[in-house]
Amino acid sequence: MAEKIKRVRRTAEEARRVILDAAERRLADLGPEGIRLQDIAADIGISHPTILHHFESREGLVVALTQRTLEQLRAELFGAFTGPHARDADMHPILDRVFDVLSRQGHARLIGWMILSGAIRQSPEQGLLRDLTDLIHAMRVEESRTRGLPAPERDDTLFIVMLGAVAAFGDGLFGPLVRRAAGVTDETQIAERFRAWFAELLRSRILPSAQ
Amino acid sequence: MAEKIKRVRRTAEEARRVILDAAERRLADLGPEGIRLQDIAADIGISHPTILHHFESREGLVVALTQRTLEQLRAELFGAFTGPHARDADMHPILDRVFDVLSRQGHARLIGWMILSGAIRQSPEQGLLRDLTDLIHAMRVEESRTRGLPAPERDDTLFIVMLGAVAAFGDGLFGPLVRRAAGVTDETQIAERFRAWFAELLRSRILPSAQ
DNA sequence: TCCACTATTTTCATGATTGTAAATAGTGGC
DNA sequence: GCCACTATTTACAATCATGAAAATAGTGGA
Repeated sequence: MAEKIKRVRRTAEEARRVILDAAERRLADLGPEGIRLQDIAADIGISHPTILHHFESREGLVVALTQRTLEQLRAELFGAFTGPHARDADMHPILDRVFDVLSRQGHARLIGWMILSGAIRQSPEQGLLRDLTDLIHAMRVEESRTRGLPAPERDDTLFIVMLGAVAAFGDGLFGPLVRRAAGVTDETQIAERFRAWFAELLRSRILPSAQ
Repeated sequence: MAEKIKRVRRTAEEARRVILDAAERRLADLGPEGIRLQDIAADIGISHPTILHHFESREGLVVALTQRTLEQLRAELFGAFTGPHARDADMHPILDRVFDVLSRQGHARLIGWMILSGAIRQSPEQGLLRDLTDLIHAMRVEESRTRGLPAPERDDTLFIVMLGAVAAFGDGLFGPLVRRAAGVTDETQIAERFRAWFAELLRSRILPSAQ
């Protein structure tokens, strides 16, 4: 009667990956209360002490998940800004990719949860936006020089980057609510057109002259 | 030895208010895990069954808190957009008030938590941003007519409002993280200057002509 | 093939949290 | 001043999540 239970044995690394994937999925789908050891374990067909074995404690799991998420986000953003369209004046492809990571892939929700629950304490990705600001600012300075215009202030570039960041994160988490409050019926279409509009806005701020 | 414990008796309404205040404070400060009946009760010096008496269940408390928060936010925003500066071309005072409500008063964090935990399901404040969009769009149409320019598209106005909303919410929740990632040292000063810069950006989009 | 290692499971302990029931004590109306 | 009402408390039940301990079973190397 009692079935012979075949246990799946993974490498420690693989097991950690599978567990983190499940935790991430639950967190993105169910929200803050979604991370329960037993539920996560059930999702992937293991017993919950296995999770404790790999992460010491629930807290350890959360820390690991936070670190991995931030690292992935960093890599994604870095990829977006150093990819084939990196130096295009047209920012649509880049911004589309950023928005995609943050909203469709749910990273904005994950980071939001981490901020709210205090999982993010010290500045983890210090420098990413700083480097991006420097990159864009260099483009602007060069542009203004070739056109004989006064150079833009660095803070102006900084603000553009900050706006892009808070708007992208904000859209990922609050976007659906905002669009409902605005009485938008065709959610996805408006969301897409908003991205394009916003990309054009940023472009016009960064390089007013370029077409 | 045993002190005579004097129990404070409030009206039901007052008790609900005090409890919701405490819950709100804990949620804003401690994040998702901050809402525990015993802790909330301890904060205001009552026993936790009193909370259950007034809200039926923990779930009921969360629902009540969600509704009250949304209502407050609606009132605040409505006040900001119908106050003394309502029809100024300069949006600094209005936007300052909006940002203040969302970040300093922690409403962005509250709403963020409610979105993540699924407490917000159906569109609660349907119409607020819709009305705001109509209001601003009317201004723009009038403006363009007096100057003999082509009328702006409504979607353009909608996007401006959406940008203001996601950026304001995003700043309230993700702002500190973004500024750290951008290597900003003087956090509060940059945050304030960003607001002013953003207000000016919105203004120039809404009424390009006005000084 | 045997063995050491460790990923995994089963079983159990503990503590925390929500919720219930009954007793108690302010308060307002008569 | 008495009484009904209900806000509040005390004591307790039930559930549930984290975590510990020990047993079990793959796996890779000698």
